[in-house]
Amino acid sequence: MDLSIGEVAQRSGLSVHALRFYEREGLFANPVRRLSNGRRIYHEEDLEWLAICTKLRSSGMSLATIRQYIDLARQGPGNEHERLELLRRHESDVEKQIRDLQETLQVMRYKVRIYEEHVVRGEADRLWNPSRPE
Amino acid sequence: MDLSIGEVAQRSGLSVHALRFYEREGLFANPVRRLSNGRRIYHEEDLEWLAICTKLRSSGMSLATIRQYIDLARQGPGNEHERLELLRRHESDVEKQIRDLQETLQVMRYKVRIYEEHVVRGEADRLWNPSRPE
DNA sequence: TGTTGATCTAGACCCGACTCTAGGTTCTAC
DNA sequence: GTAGAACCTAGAGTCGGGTCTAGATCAACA
Repeated sequence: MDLSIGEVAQRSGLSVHALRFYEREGLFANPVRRLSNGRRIYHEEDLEWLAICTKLRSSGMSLATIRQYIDLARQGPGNEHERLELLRRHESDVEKQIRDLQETLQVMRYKVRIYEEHVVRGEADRLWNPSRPE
Repeated sequence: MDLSIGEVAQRSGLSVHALRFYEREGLFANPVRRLSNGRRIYHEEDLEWLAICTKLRSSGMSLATIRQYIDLARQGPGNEHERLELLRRHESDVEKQIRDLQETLQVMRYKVRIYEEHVVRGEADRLWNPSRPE
């Protein structure tokens, strides 16, 4: 039932270094407990939380903001509004990222199409060269 | 017709520091020319390129990869395939980012909905608290 | 019993992408 | 002719997010 740091590293995809670092930074919901010999023990919930954490990180939430969230959750009931607000802010943040990426994608596809046409016509030199913009 | 570094900074949204840094890093398609007094002069094309550059950056392309692209373009005709490949790689990279973000969004919306239901029912303490996962 | 491997701590180091500083020159306006 | 803004170079500093090292302890197996 108990998991060692090595097992958690394997299953979460984070390095053992990163797990210790996250702990120092206060990113664990439950303070990580120790065996009598000083070794850390983790549980399934920690893995679940790390999975969410990783999603938040990879969607651009900073460790500082994750810590804010954790701090709110640790304080217990009474700040649900703040927690929701924080999540909603990130939600709209992610929506904006998606819109921006989609726009970039449009531009890139357009450029690539032009490139391809040039290549086909053997006008290779004029391929999207920043000094000779289309 | 000529633009000073300050004007380019204003219009590109990059700092003058960043512009000099980009130049050192070889990120300009055309080597930046100088006035006799040593001051840099830029042109509209540079702004166009910087706009694209900024899009590439903000969609996660590293400066190193942008430099690769520039290097290919500088070498002139003969490497169109490589240029296209580089662009296509980034294209699929961006597509993956979008998919990942969309997935994160799904998860977040689900969590937020659960939160909201709990708040409505006054069961505040159980709001997405990592130690009591839903 | 002794070596290998996992863990521990504290703290140094790294990387990308800037950002800023110091010290100097040049341009513009009054 | 002088103040102040804009520019120059070289190089140091910053920040986020880890990563790595040294030196010690501990566990497991042959």
